[in-house]
Parts: sequence; structure tokens; C-alpha cells
Amino acid sequence: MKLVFMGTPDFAVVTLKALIAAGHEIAAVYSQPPRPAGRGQSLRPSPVQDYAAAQGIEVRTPLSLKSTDEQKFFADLNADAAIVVAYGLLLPQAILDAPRFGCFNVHASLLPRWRGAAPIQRAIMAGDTESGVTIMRMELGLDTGPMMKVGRLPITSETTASSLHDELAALGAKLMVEVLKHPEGAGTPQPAEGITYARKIDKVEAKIDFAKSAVEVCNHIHGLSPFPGAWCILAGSRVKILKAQAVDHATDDALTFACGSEAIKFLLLQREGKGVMDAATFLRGFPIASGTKPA
RNA sequence: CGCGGGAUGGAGCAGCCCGGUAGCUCGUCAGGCUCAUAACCUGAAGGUCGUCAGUUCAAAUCUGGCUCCCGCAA
Repeated sequence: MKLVFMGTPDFAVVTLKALIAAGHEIAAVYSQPPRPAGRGQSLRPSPVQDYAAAQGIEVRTPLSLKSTDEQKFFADLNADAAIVVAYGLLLPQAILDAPRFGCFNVHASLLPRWRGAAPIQRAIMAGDTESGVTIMRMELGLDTGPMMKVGRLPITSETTASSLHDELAALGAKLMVEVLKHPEGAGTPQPAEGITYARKIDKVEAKIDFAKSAVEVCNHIHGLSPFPGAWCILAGSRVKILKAQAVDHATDDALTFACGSEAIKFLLLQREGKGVMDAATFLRGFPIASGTKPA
């Protein structure tokens, strides 16, 4: 089929690759325009733009799809379908109506739970035991469209936002390819019950609150790992915690700390300016006296 | 030019301010002890101190350039 792909982060690249591998023609790729990012705040293109450009695909980065010029260009692509994955722009009705089979979206949650911006992180932070991806036919509303296909994945005590992100990206890409084999289906309406919204992750949320229970702290850490990274102050240094484990009670272990209930054991950490290390390695160069309290 | 930290034997760090025998924790190898051990003891190997240049009798340490890594902020 002749497709238009719209997406921005790494998560979307996985689907784009799968579509190309499945033999679809990508008429054009839309992505968020390059923005100042990283150190030196230099302008850098999105992962999707990077990849598409490297494949020789035309990339468009409009600030909005509201202009009639932009909508006309889109319509003139004469696509069979538009595939949207974490694009970052709302699609006006004129865009939704343009492709022959409509627009399809990969969303990283079991809808209608976790509609919105940060479904992967929110699912882990909330302590969900299951996550997944939903392929939906797009509507004007935010993640409200009828479901074409759903894939489920368990969330365990080992799951981090990073690992779940990778798994869901792969699963979503696979399911999208399958959906496109029968793009004419109407899909199943989302349940009216169980709607929640996954609001954007705010940096101020990242600081660890040791007053919560160990399990909550652990979920918080894993949900924000590795970005933006849950952190606390240890012996005067800002330390990011990328992996942890809830344990029954505080022990003599240098990196086990009491929480509101039970205790948390840090397994993977990163000091400011340093690389990521496991607990033993971290302690070798940055000894933490027993009894030290994190802040 | 957004702010800042860093590059030292395989790993993580100290030393640098106040130039002059390269140290610590761990790992590796050999041997010993032990019923046994991620235990303990003894010994050994392993580093042109990121790179280029400068200052100096002498540079890991002072000065300047370059490369790479990371935290914050966006």
C-alpha cells in the first residue's frame, strides 16, 4: 500500500522500519520539526526524521496541520492510509478523511486506560501488572478511536520504562503490519469504563519520595528509568536510580533504605557526571556509610 | 557560544589547588589455609596518567588546542 507515516521518537521508528520491511511504499514521512536539544542546545532532527532521511524518504515537519495548504499537500499524496505513531500533533478532520482507508495509530497502552502522552511510564508508575499496545482507527478525540487490534504484555518487578518501551514498540509495529492486511475493518469501540489519562511526565515528579511504600518507590523508579530518571541526594551527590528492588526491611546493606513501609534496595545507579553502574561497582568508588540517609 | 562534572593498570575511584619515587577498593594469575565459601593469608602480573603542543632541570599535577563520556537545563 501507499502510506504516509507520521511519528517522532524512537518508538515510532520501529513501526516505520516494519512498514518498509513489509513492502509498503512510504509516500512521505511527517515528523516534529528539529528543536534545540541536548547540550549546547543545537537543533537536532527527530529520530524519525533522521531515519527517514537516511532512507531517502521525503520528510515534512510542519508546525501545524491546520493550514489548507498543508492539508492539500497531504491529500495530494493520495495515500491508502496514514500511520501515526507518537507524532505529537493533533490531526484535523480534513487530514483524517484524506487517505482511502483512513488513519491508524499505535498507542502504547491497553485502551481506554492511559490515553495520552506517557502511557508506558504511567502504567509502570501506577503499579499495573499488564500493559500492551492498541492499534486504533483514528478519530478527532485524543486516543478515542475504535480498536483494530490489541497486544498484551505483562509488567513484572523487572520491567522498566525502557524495557517495556522496546517490547511495546516491537509489538506495535508487528500488529500494525497485520492490521494493514485488512485496513477496511471498522474496529471495536473502546469500552466506556476504565478510561484514564497518562499525563506528561514532569521533571519535578522524578525526585524519590521515601515516605511512600517500597513498592511504590520501586514502581516510580522503574517507570522513570532511564528517562528522566528517578533520583535522590546521596552523601551530597545527586544520584539517579535506574533499577531497584523492594525488600522486606532495611538491612546493613549500604544501598538499602527504609521507605514509608518496607525498604528499597538500589541496584543500578548513576552519579551526576558519571556513567551507570551496578550497586557493587558504584560503592567501590563512592562508599556510602551504613546509616546514611538519602534526601 | 545555555550551565556544569569527567577521561589515571580489566572495573570503580584517590592524587591535581601547594609540580619531583603513581595510591585505594575490587578483579585477574600463582601459592597457602579451610569440611567449605563472594571468607582469610602470601606473592605476582598489568599504567607512554585520553590526545597534541607549550612552560619547566622536572608535568598525572601548570597553560592552550583537540577528541570522547556524562549530569543539569531545554
